Amino acid sequence: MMIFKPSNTKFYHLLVDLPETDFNGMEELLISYIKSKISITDEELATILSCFRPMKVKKNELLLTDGQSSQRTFFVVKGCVRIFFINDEGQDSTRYFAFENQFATALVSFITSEPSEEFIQAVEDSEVYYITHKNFYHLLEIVPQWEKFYRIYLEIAYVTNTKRLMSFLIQDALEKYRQLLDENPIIVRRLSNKMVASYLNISQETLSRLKSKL
Amino acid sequence: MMIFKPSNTKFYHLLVDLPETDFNGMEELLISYIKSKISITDEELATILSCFRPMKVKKNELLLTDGQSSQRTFFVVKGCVRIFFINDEGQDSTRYFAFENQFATALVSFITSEPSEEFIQAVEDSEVYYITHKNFYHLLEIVPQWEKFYRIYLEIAYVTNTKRLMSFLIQDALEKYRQLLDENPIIVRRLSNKMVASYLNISQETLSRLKSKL
DNA sequence: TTTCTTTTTTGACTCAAGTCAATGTTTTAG
DNA sequence: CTAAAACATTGACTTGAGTCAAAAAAGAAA
Repeated sequence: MMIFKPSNTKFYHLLVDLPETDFNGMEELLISYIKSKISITDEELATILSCFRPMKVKKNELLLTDGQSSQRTFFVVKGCVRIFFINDEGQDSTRYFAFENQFATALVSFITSEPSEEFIQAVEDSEVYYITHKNFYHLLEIVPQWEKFYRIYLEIAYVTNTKRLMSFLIQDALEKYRQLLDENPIIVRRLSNKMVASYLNISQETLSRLKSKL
Repeated sequence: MMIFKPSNTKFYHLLVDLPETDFNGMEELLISYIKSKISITDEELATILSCFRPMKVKKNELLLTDGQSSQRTFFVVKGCVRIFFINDEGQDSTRYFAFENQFATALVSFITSEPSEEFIQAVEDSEVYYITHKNFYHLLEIVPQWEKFYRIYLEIAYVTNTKRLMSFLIQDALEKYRQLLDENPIIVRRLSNKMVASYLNISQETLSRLKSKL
């Protein structure tokens, strides 16, 4: 078994060199997220953390544009990012919003290494951690529990997406909106109508009419 | 490396007791499928195979009905099974067809252990192998490579479903049909109009009209 | 504050695809 | 082989949600 003594240089470095960046507690959020999914030793945790880098993004900034292959997975510490794609007529559909304490990846491209049809964009000024595709897959090889972490991540992503698929197949606009209010009200409370419409895959006008009906 | 000679008793048993059941080559198909995804030792393979059981199903027979929790994963050796669900008006939407050499699972329920909203049904007289949920998760613990096998399975399932989700969001009926002809013509060639319509989530009448246009 | 931009709302009109219904056609079971 | 059931096609009509357009409201910038 490999012996790995983590140096915490990186984190102190951050605190010293980037004092204006309030990343205090950032690692803690990521650490507790990881620990909630798998049990790992301190050295494994250190190996994992050493692969993540902090990053700040302004509202509307793109973290991934289409055509690029998805090379990073993001963990949102503050703010919100969305994963979306654009159809032939130029309208966008949002597949997923990641708020604080959630991961966001253009998973299809991340998995297949093909150019992404999806974009990732900050919906608010945000603070995220990212890990590169290369490091992510490297971790799969050197940290056995990371395979399990990724498996659990995939399970959650699969369930989320499949439920979403089913919702689109059997619900009309009003039903989708009601379910969103019921299951994910933060999206309605915190984001613009435009974002909500994009998430429900209906026009803004239709959403506006739905709201006046309730 | 340990030498492990798996007993073929189970399989010979089948051949002797169920001579009318032509399961020849069944194991081979499953074995080569597994080997195409992961590299494993003979003893690990034997452990895995010992968890699978063969089974025959007649056309239209249900392998899983809704409300049950999904307790089995199926591997199709011959025939075809579909995974579908039913909306409030009683219409069904097919999420996936598994033909020969493919796995079929009501994955959401399999993952969450909640009652399934999905049904699994034989579309043709079929021969399948199945593994129970319990054995499947047991394998995750005792065969390290099985974790990888499952991860790869999840990756493929995720990509398939997400592409399908995107297709429903941006394509109209004609585009969906054309893409199906292009990417999955076996579904059109081999299955009834009704099944195809259910897969595209359009009415049979609409499908019929589309066909006369091409 | 005031201006400028972006978002939201509302109305009038359109259209893709659904429903209902009638008629053929194929499959299945006895 | 025949009857019954299931499936496929076609026509007439309906409808949920989109588009276009214009006005009102809300945010952002200066």
